Amino acid sequence: MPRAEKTKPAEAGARQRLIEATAKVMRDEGYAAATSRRVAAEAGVKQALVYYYFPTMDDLFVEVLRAGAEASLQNMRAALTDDDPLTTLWQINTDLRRTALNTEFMALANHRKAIRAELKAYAERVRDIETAAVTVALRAKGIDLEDYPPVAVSMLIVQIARSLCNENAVGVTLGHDEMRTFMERLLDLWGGQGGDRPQR
Amino acid sequence: MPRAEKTKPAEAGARQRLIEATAKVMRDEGYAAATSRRVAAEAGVKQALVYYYFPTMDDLFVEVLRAGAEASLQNMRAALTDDDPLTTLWQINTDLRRTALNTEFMALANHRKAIRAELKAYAERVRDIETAAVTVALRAKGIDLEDYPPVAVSMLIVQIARSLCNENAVGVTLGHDEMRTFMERLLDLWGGQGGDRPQR
DNA sequence: GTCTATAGTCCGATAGAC
DNA sequence: GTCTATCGGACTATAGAC
Repeated sequence: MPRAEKTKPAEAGARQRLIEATAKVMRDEGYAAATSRRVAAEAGVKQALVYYYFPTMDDLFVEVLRAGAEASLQNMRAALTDDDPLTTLWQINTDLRRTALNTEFMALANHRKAIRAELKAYAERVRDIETAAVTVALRAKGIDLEDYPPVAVSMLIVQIARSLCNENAVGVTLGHDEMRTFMERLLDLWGGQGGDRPQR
Repeated sequence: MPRAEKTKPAEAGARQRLIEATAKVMRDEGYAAATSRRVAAEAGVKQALVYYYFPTMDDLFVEVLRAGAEASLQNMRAALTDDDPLTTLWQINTDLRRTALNTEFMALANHRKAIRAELKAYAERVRDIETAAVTVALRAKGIDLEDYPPVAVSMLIVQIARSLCNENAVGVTLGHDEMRTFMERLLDLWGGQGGDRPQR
């Protein structure tokens, strides 16, 4: 088994480099551009080597998804113990690199069974962790969990953050300032450090 | 000029049939599947005819986007005069056919300049109309427009509705019931028929 | 306006040398 | 483990007959 798991992509194993190269191409040019030739060139290997490590291109895509999923889950678990999990949740989903890749996988999953199954499993695990973190935050703030179901609050935060990123990527920014300000107020109201004076 | 603008796709002109066929293929199989051969077959014509009507495939995509945009704008203008515009806004963006196509165009726009420009222009026109409708509704309800900027409220409604559809399409439904209930409450609070008792 | 035919490119995937 | 070489197919777009 090769040592040095934590090296830079340049000197990592070919398999790892292929996964990272595929993620990069998907982010920059869309999943349709992530062909075996294109990702091999990006990783500095020849096209046929892709099929030594991955039976089909879909298998490679699934591995890219898994790698990103594991990284995301690590981040989320850290957010759970944070002192302001709601803001952390917002910030994580404001990362363009992450959201761009997520969008590509949503599009891919719409039409590829194997990827759909993997994405579903991952999305639900992430949502469970997010919901747990939000539950703690709302409870600390004395907010009625019946009125504000943690799973709904966490979905709202995540999806609005992502949609701002997605729109930004295509140059749409109308209303974004107002939306960000509005969300900052909500994040503070629902999860700020203050005690239990939730509604004003 | 040919008569009978309002006929069914089957007997409409080839150009119109190609536009509708392309929309269908994009919805069902993703933009990557919308090749000249595929859409021509769907429209019942030969592949080369696509290039008689559209210089490139991107030009065809832009026409599909325009057609959908005009239809959407019509719907939105109707929502403006509705007695519950917020719920109407929610319902329009809960239509799977519309949101699926929208998602494909967002993905396309991420990597195709011509489509990005067209999508941006359309998205901002739609948002203006939505914001106008929401402004009227919030004002009628006596809600402070400083605390609840109409553009933010309309973005929130639209984006959450769409994200439920998008997740549904890939089989993710965890938390959806809670989210829908939560949004129903918000829609009623912000735009229900009741007078001006906004916060409880 | 619609067709056939084709040029030229790129694709996924496999066979087999080293 | 990485390579060269190649098959068969699909793609965009064009040329030109009818």
